[in-house]
Order: sequence, then structure tokens, then C-alpha cells
Amino acid sequence: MTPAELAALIASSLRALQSAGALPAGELPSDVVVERPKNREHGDWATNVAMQASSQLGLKPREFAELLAPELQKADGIAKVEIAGPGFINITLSAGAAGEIARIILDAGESFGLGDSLKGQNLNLEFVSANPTGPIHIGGTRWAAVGDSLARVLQSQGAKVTREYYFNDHGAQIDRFARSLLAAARGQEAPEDGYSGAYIDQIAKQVLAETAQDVLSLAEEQAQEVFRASGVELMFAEIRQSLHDFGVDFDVFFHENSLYESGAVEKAIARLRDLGHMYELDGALWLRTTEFGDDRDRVVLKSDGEAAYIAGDLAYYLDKRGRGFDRCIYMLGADHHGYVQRMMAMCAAFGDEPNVNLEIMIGQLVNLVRDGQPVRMSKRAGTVVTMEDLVEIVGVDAARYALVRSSINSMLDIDLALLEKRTNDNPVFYVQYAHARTKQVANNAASLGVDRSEFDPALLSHPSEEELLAKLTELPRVVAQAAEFREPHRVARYLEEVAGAYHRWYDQCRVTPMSGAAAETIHRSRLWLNDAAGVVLRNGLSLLGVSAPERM
RNA sequence: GCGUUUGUAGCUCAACGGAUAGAGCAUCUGACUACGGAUCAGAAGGUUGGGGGUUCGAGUCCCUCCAAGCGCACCA
Repeated sequence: MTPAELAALIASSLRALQSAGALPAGELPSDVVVERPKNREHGDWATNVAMQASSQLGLKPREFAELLAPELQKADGIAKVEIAGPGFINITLSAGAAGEIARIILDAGESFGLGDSLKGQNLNLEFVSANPTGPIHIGGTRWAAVGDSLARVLQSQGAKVTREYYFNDHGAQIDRFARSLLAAARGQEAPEDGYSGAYIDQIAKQVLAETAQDVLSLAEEQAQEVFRASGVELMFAEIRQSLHDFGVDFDVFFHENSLYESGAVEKAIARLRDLGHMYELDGALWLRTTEFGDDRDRVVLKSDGEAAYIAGDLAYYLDKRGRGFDRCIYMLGADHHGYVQRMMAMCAAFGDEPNVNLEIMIGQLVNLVRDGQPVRMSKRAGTVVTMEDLVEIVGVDAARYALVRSSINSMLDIDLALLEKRTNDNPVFYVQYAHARTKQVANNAASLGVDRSEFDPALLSHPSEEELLAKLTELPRVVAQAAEFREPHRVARYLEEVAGAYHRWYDQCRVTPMSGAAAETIHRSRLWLNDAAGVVLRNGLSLLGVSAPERM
């Protein structure tokens, strides 16, 4: 008996009571919440449905509960139903009903935790999208970890997900990048508004090496164009490689420049003009975003005839929708949160529904600190931490886990001193060790003749077993919630709880018999639980893009 | 000034509007010649930034004040 099954049972009982006239007509809650009570004396599972729904039906919570409780009592697998406090319904399962989950998990294997709550949705998830003017730093690394994990979580719920990277290879920043490369190749100082650093010199050198002609003798503009074209290409390749090494592979790398070359920008503008949302003023072309909630209108074509940045966004969004995506999810850093309103306005201007067809997630930035003191990212001071740096210091698993275990709404502090110490205080090791332990236990069991030839769930009755079973049961709900709220960190937090429950169980319940003793049913039954825990840990880690090692 | 995110244990962070606010790290005390001690048990640590409000119930929702991050271009 799982909480999901209990919730279904409660929902159907309520409908039955209503149709029998025992319960007044009225709207029932669409989602019945069944939770593990914090206090063990409150039973195995509890629901607050009576408090949620009673007022709709004109009843007091306890009256509502009095009607529902006897119905639940009748079901198989339920030993006791009690009403407590303001109207909580506390449910205690009968012996063995909880232990069955071990069998369910092992039968499901890799598919345990999957759901269909997003079935049929075609999602575009855009993340990282860092400018190709330098390596990905720690901020972008956060979005790589979170975005990829979110993609996995969404896919686990049946959604079709396209991971997309918007490559800003058009505009003034790229020009600055090209000028910087050219200057470096000539051995000159970086331009005032340009980029500098070892990577600039390195790429400049590569461009020189790869170009057959004598670039430096070309006219200024042509030389710059050469550096632009191949510099961007090299940077792009490097970024792509870093991401790949980080375990993040995109389905689509979309080049901003292509929108201009294909005429998509002009088409998008024409479309908005036809819809009557454009006007001209002071020689510029404006989009009337204020009509859709923005605080000021936005220039799309500047008075000098050049396209403003938003022009690309218009065309890009239209392109995504044209490729059949129901929802376009953008993950942006907090330094871009000012764009949300205009993007939503743009969405509405096209006749789409903001927050449905276009979804924008704003993630807070990563701060670098050293011994508690903030450190400014500065190339000169050598405090720029790139994705590659981070991976080199702590490894992919630890880096991804550390970045994905917090809500994106919270600003994250990364302590350089802690990183340099390479300490093992990352909870990822706690979780991975639990998984490795399940494997070692299974190996020991096999060598001592303990197998899964028999299973008596009622024997899994030790308090630590009940806790572990209850925890394992929750994976599907946790993953579904993580997908619904776009919060993959929930999976990580959950795994830490599973690992804790597993370690405590390991400490108190032996799978293998003591030396000299014979293997009994209880040992075999516990092996089922041990293996089930391993499946949950492995499936969960996989959603985070973190490995589940068999030994550490 | 306006917008936005955040404020929870010494530190880093959790907690679909639910019962006694939780983990990890750090600190202190323990763990049997028993499946790996990267573990476990226990202690200590909190007026959830302050103040109002909404309701059966608020860390969570609303208002306000304080503090911090990030934005407020015909830049990208």
C-alpha cells in the first residue's frame, strides 16, 4: 500500500460516499495529499483531506473525517484509521502492506519513479546560453547542472524535452571579442571595452595557426572578420566540449546569427506589424509591450537601422513555436530578470499565453567567497572559476550535486577555500556511499547464500525498516513534484533522506546472518529491501546526472 | 526611487498552508574483535530579520519596515 494508492482510495471513497448520499454534494479536492507524519505515533500515513474539503461541503473537519474514516477502515492492507487534532486522518497499515513496496520497486527497476504527469507535452528547455566570448564560468555551470537535471526530471514524467542552447554569435559583444582577439594576435593591449585573459591569447594564437593567409596584413575590417568567424567557432567548440565533459549534451545549439541570415527577424517584425503592435517614433520602430504589462515600450529597430537585441528574441521565440513546442522554458540568471516582463509581453503580442507557452525561470547568481568573505570574480586576481576549474578540483559528480541541491531562488555561496581543501563534506558522498553499500551488502549476501528466493514483507517490521520503506515509497511523488515545480533540488534532498534511512537501517538490521548462523527468511526478505534501496538511490542519482558507484 | 529575488541553528542550505521547523558541516560525548567507520547513537545549537493582518492552522499567503543580491538603454 503506497501513499499514491491511499490517495486514490480516499478519492474513490469520497465519490462513493457522495453518490450514496452519505456525504453532501459539492466539490471535492482534485488532489488528495497523503503524507508521512513527522510523529511516528500518528500512524504510517496521514491525510488532511478533511480539513481541506469540509468547508466546501458545509461540514466541520471532524464531521467529515468521521464519515470517511469507516470507509477507509474497510480496505485491505489498512489496520487502523484514527482521527486526530483538528481533523487529520491517521492511517496505520497492516503488517506486510508496507513491505510490499520492496517487491514493487524491484519489479519496476529503472522505471520506478517514472510518471506520466507531463505526458504528451513537447517542451523546449533553453539553458546556459552563455555568450561565446569566454569559457563558461561558475554561474553558467549552475544552469548547466540544474537545467540538465530538470530536463531529466521532466522526461521522467513523460514530457518530450529538447535541450537548447542559444548561441549569441551576433552583435556588439562579438565585435568586441573579435577586436580583442585581433589585438592579442598583434601583441597589443586589449581594447578598453574588450576581453582579456589567457584564453584570449590562446584562441588568437589558434586562429593565426589555422589561417593560411597572412591575417595580420589584411585591412582592419577584414582581419577582424577572420578573427570573429574562427574565434567564435573555436570558443564554441571549447564550450561544447566543457559541457560534454560535464555530462550535459544539448539537442540544439541555436545560432542567433541564423535568425538574421534567414530573414526570420524581418518576418517576426512583419508579423507584429500586421497584428498592430508596432509603431514608429523618433526614427525607431517600437513594440507596444506596455499593452501587455511591460513598464515601457521597447525599441526593436533602432533609428540607425540596426536591430535591437530583442529583435532576435522575437524571431527566436517564433521559431521555437514553429518547431512545435507547446512550452518554451527559458532559464535565465538573475542579471537578466529585467527581461521577463518584455518577454512575456512579446509572447502575448504574438497571441500566446504568457507563463504557459512561455515560461521563464530566474536563477540567482553564484557568489564566490573565501573563508566567508565575498570574492569578486576578477580575471586579474585569478578568481574566475570556470566550469573546467570546478570539475578539475572536485570532479563532475560533486560539482553537479553541489549546484543542483539548492533551490535556484537562493543565491549560492561557493567557498574557494573549501574547494581547494577538496574536502569530502559534500552530501553527494553520503548518498553515493549508501548506494555503494547496497552493492557491497548484496555481494556479501550472495557469497553467504542469501538470495531473493523468498520474500515475506511482514518480517520487515523493525522501526528502521518501516522508515526506510516509507521513504522509498515516496520517490514517484518527489519526482513528480520536482517536475511540476521545476525544482530538481527536491530529488537531491530526498536522496539524502533515503541515504540516511538506509544507513540507519544498515546499522540495525543485518542482511547476512551472523557468522555460523544459517540464512533465514528474514535475511532473504531484507535483501529485497536492500536491493530496493539501491534501485531508488540509483534512479534518483541518475535524474541528477550523478553517477551511482558500486564502490568508492 | 521603481521592479525582482532572498533573509530559517555558528556555516551552507531544506521544509505541496499542516501536528513538536529539519539535514549536512563545525563543536562535545559515545559505538560490541558483527554485512565497509565516507557509517551510526546522543548532546548542544532557533522569538524562521522586526511589526501587523488573513484562518481551524503561517517559515510559507497579504501589508509594512529593515537588510542584502540583481535589474531598471535606441547595450547585448
